[in-house]
Amino acid sequence: MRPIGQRRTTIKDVAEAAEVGVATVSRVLSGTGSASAETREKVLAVAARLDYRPSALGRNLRRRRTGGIGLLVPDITDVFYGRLADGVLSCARSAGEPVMIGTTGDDPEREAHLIGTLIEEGLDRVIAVPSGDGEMWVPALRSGLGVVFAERPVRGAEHVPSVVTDDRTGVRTAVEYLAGLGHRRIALLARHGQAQRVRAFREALAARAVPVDEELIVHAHATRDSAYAAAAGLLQHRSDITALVAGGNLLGEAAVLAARELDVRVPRDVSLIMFDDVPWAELCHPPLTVISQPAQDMGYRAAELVLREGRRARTVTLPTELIVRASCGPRR
Amino acid sequence: MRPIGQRRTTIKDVAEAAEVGVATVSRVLSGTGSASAETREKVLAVAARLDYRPSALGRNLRRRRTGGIGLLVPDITDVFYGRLADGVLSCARSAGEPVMIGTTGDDPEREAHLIGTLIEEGLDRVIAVPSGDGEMWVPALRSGLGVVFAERPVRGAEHVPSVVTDDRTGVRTAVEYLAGLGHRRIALLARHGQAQRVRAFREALAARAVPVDEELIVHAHATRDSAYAAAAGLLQHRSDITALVAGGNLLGEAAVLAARELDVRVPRDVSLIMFDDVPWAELCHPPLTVISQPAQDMGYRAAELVLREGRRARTVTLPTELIVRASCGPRR
DNA sequence: GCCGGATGTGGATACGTTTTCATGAATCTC
DNA sequence: GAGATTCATGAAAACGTATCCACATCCGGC
Repeated sequence: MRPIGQRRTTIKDVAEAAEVGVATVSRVLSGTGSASAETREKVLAVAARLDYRPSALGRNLRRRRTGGIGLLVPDITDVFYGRLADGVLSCARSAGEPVMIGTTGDDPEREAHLIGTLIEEGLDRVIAVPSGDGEMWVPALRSGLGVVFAERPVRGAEHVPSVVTDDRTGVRTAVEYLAGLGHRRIALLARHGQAQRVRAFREALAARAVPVDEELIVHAHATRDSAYAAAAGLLQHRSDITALVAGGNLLGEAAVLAARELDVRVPRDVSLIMFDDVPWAELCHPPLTVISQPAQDMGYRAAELVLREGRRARTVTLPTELIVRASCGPRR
Repeated sequence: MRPIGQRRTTIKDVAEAAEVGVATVSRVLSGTGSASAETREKVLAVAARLDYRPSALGRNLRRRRTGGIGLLVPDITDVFYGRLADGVLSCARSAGEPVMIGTTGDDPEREAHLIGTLIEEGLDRVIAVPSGDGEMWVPALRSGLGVVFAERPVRGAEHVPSVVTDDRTGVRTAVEYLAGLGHRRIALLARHGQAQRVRAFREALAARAVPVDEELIVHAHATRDSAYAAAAGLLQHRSDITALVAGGNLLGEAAVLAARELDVRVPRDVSLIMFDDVPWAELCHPPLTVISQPAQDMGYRAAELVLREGRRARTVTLPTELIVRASCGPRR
């Protein structure tokens, strides 16, 4: 496809033009090893004149690894993961590393397939939001792949560095806030895999001496349809609830939609708190009270972690923040 | 980092174990060339037994190109580009191609830098939402890079395949709809670079014999701050407008926010139409009437185009759709 | 029975880089 | 001043694959 004779200029061309060996050119350009000032200058001048750019292909093969980092998220359409990806890209850019991205759709099988592709490509550093129980990571981890988990911890992989939000505190803050307003029948809308938040939810209720009604803990898959079905089912079937915690912006969206559809008024009939401070939370009617999660930071920190490959495994827990708007009121 | 002795199994290992030459293994596995049924079977069996995965590194170097496609978008945080990326990823996945992503921040310089990185990595197929006037693409195009532009056409690069929305019709539909409601002082909030939409806006007004007030065409950069400043300035300074078209979801968000801040009621005081049918448009108060753009399709089609490298350059124009909700009313 | 073509096969080469190693020169040490 | 140490340098060897080419074999046709 490339015009004939338009061959890329290689290190060999530079070496010949500068009348030195290829090894010298490589050393000068990569900054490793020693070279006399005179030689260095000559090589740099020639390289600039020929507009030489070292080919990552050759380098990668030689080093037996591709530079750059792999990024696996469930759904790039979800603003939360969009921000997370943005954080990763931001850090990767300042480190000069390219990023290869893939979406898992929260499907462990698809995720396993993507891991295979990444390994095939020679990627050896990956940031992933693991789906399922994360068991498909075991062989990859054993083979020496540098992995950092984001958003969700993986049980039994505590030796793998992770960046997560402080779910426990976040959920407790939400529950305490609602309980403080007098609510006792509080429901939780959770995504499959948010076991941590469910556990924290139970604990927070128990701490307030509110009996846990298991029927008020509803699970959904990470799709709009599933989320809507769960929210609608809950609001329809249990009209006695007075408050609702949505474990993510997709679930919150579904809750708002379902409430509107069923003519359940927020916050008069039911108070609503959502995880994720997405832009539309403020535009919504009423503006949504949220538990904000630092998605972008999460991505940035994960990228930092995966790039410092020498360090010890460390789990970073980022704080959440309650942002009060207008979707919660006193118990009716 | 990889455990010692844990060397990857290479094509050579397979060849030895199957008692054939490496060339034969390569032929069998890549499906090219001829091989006897017996040999083929043996090779496949051995490859499976050894869990052999061909290294993309070696292949890429040999082929002098990296498989996979590069994707350059202004801001992955913007739902529109999130969807576009999702479309690209979807098509790329079914073609088995990895995707390397980068965000330009709408900065031509940053974009040029990213192009350089992509070329260095050996990528030879790129989908890009070009920023600025797209002049930094000239050398890349000349060097034989397979480029497809998405969302925005580049003037003077009509020979480059592109996938865009039918801006002209979209804008006209919006203006006609508003004019039909009796509005004559219609403002346009546009991002820098949306010259096409601005032109279409002027034409649509002219077609309705509405004089064009240049002051009602306001430009903003692709950031929340800039969008808000533009929207607030417009609403504050020109309280005589009765309708507003926002050229993107960021601008629409800013318009809603600014209107709320300035106590301008929608649609009573001013009618609002936004480009992009994002999920929150329905959750907003009032629900926003929008010109929907098929962002995901756009990404998918762009990926298709960039993968069929034999074809002629072709510009695909995708239709828009007016979705009427509740943010427009008759002229007050 | 000989020849032309098709078919299967493996050795060898090239892709562009980094890194090791040997060599020679220069500088230092006592 | 001789030996030891540092330094600059380039030739050569990988890295793992795809492909060119030569060779051998087989087959059908005359």
